[in-house]
Parts: sequence; structure tokens; C-alpha cells
Amino acid sequence: MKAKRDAQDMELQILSAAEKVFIRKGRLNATMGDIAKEAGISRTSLNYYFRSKNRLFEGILGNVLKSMLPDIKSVVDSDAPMLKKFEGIIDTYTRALLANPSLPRFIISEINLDADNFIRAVKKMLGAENVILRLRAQLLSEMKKGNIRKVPVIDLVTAYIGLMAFPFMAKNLLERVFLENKKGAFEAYILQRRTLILEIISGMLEIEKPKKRKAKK
Amino acid sequence: MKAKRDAQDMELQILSAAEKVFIRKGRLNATMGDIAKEAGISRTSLNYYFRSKNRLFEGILGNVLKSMLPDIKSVVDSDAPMLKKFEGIIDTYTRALLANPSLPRFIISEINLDADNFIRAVKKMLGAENVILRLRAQLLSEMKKGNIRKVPVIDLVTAYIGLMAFPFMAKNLLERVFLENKKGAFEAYILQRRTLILEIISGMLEIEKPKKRKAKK
DNA sequence: ATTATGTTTGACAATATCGTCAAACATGTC
DNA sequence: GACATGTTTGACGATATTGTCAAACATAAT
Repeated sequence: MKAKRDAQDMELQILSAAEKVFIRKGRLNATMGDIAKEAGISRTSLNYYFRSKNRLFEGILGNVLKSMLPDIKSVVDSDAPMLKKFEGIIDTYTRALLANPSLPRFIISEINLDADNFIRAVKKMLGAENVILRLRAQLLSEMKKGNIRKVPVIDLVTAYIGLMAFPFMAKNLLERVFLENKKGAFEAYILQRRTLILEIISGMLEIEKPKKRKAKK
Repeated sequence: MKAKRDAQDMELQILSAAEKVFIRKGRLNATMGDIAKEAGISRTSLNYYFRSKNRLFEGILGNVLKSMLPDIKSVVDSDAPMLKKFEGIIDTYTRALLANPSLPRFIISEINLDADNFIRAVKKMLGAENVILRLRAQLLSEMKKGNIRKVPVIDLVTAYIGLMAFPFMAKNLLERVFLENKKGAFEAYILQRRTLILEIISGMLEIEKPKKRKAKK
């Protein structure tokens, strides 16, 4: 028979192209033509490998989630203090997002198209040894021990992701309004920003009482 | 002639419907059919009022930006201390976003479709008495006076908007993962969250030195 | 009632995209 | 070389969307 090797290569090539296009334009806006062009084949040939757009999307969803969940195992499972872990996590995600700046937008778009499917896929990806759950358990344990302040996990999650992801979603705006369209300025800002994020997370977890502030009814 | 009244009403009705649909589904994904249905008229009739989808979109862009820039003039121009102002701004935006939860997603989508047009439209909307610039000037002045810490404005902007907008973009996810799909839980969380955001912004602006933290090369 | 003006609609052509098919093509195997 | 198997492509029909037109409709002024 013909080169089975080539076929596998082509599949990978297509998946890679599809990943790029899907992430860049979103599931609905990306067309099979776009993907075929990106992969350097005809649209019909693309359909030969993946009978439909949905099939193709299913095919890449796992890969995309993998880049969304970079490897933070070693950090989480280390015995460094919690804040050191966050430093490592922030570093890892910063690198992952710089390599894939459209990822946050893609994920938000997917969450709003089909949240259930998204959650299912993430759970499947995390598998049995769920790093996120482990991190959560560590946080709760440290809170109980009084080593860090008791903060609702949802607050940590929304603060961390919001701070981390927002600049990427608004990249085009930030570059124009604050960074004078200078090449490399965005990456520099993102790298520099790690300190800010870490400080904010630290502030949330610090054991000292929050400043006096009257609750608002 | 025929009722000019009705025509104006219909235009408003259409603009309102278009606003809803555009914000909900984004500019590209919203179809003229969707909007016509939402407005309760035929698609052809919609084309009678707005010759094309782009015209219609231009028509609503101003309105949308208005809800994106709620009235914070009274707060900014008051002589309250800076942190009090932020409290007011956070309150105002919380209300605006709860009334329009899809707005952040829409804006991010627009920024990525045509950032220049977006910026142009915002500037036009803000006009001569640009509240945002005034707030910025106040911030810089207070920093100079030493009343608040010297923080790059871009850091304040990305932190504030990221913290403010992210939960709305991930609403579907948060409701499922953290809020057990309880009705009203999201709104309650958002309201409660104002305190967290204010604390973080306060932390950024507080005059005391940032905690010891070695810069990362 | 007739007319003029403004409004609504169904039908149409143009375009874009999707998924399928049969035919052409390439490359190993005999 | 002939065949079989895997790959690529052009062409097609189906569907969705857009913008336009002429015809139907409604209402106010005469």
C-alpha cells in the first residue's frame, strides 16, 4: 500500500493547522477552507481525512486543552511554600500563553458555545491524577492550618485567571493604547507583569487581616 | 404622510433588538434573520430600515459603547479620596455589567475584529470632556503628591478590567463549577465580589512599600 | 375615492460554506 | 507492466445568508 507514514504526517499537519485556525478565529468563524489553506491541501482532501468540521474540532479539542493546562505537576507536587508554587504556576502559564496568545479568547468562546462539553473535555484531560484538585486540596489544607488566609477558592480562581488572561484577550487594544505598537513590548509587559500578579495573589493569601473596610449592604 | 412616529419607534425597536443580538452572538455570528425575529418583523423589512448589516452595526455601536462607559462623571468629579472614587466606579460598573452580562465578550470580540475602529468609536463617544483621561490625570497627580503609590496606569487598567470583566466572560463556567447552577447565585457572587476588587485595587495603590520580593531575571 | 407617501412582504440572484462523489492520480506489490 | 490501495481533486447539490426588487398594503391628504 501507499505510505501510511505520509497519512499520519498529514493528519498531524492538519490537526496542527486546524488548531491554529480554530484558536485564532473560533470554532464558528473558522471555515474548512481556512484550515485547508493553512494545511496546504485542498478543502476536499481535508474532508477526506476528517469527514466533517465537528469531527475535526473534536480531534483538536484535546490538544488545545493540553496547552491550556500546561505541566504544573512538578510545581504543585513540590514541597515549596504555597506562594512559591504560585510563582511557578504563574511562570508556566505566562510561557504557555505567550506561545498561544489567542488561547484565552478561544476558551471563552468555547465556554459560551457549549460549557458542558468543555467541562467534560477538561475533566477527561485532567484524568485521575487531577492536578487542579490536588492544588485545591493543598490550599484548603494550608488555610485550615492557618498558614494562609481563608479565601474562597472561587475568588482565587477568578482573580488569577482574570489577571492572567485578560491582557491576552485585549492584546490588540493594549498594544495600541499603552504600548505604542512597539514590537516586543507586549511580551515584555506580560513578563514584567508576573510580579504584579504574584503580589496580588500574595496579598489575597497573606495571613494578616484585610484592611478595615465596612461591608456594603 | 404616514406615521413618522411609527417609523422612529420601529427604528428604535430594531436598534434595541440588534443590540441584544449583536451583544449576545457577536457581530459575525448574528444574522439579519436573528435580528428581524428579535424585533418581530420580516427580514426584508429590516433591510428597508437598515440597508445592510454593517449599517445596522454602525447604528448600535454607539449605544453599546454607552453601556460600556456608564456614567461615572459624578464620581470622578467629586472630591472624595481616590479609593472612595474607585468604590463608586466599581459599583457603577457592577450594575452596568449585571444588566448586560454579555458585554465583555462582545467588546473583546470587537477589539479583535477591528481594534482601530473600536478605539475611534470609543474616543468619539467620550468626546471632549473625556472622563477617563480626567481620572487618569487625577491618578497621576495623586501619585506625584505621594498620596497613592506610583503604579503604571496600564497595571491599574488591566487589573481592574480583568478582575471586573472576567467573571462575566466565564459566567457559564463559574455557575456550573462553583455556583451549583443556583439561580441568582451569580449575581450574588458578583455583588459580593466588589469588596475583593476594591481590596486589590487598594492594595495596588497603598502607599506602603510592596513586600520584599526579588525581581526575577 | 383617488392619490401620494411610507411600510411590509415574497421572490429572486449572488455568494459562501458544507459534505459527498466519482474520477484522476500516485505509489507500492505482484 | 498491471493491479490494488491509498490520496487528491474538481464538480455537484444542499443549505444558509445577504441585499435588492417589484408588488402589495396601509394611511393620511386632497
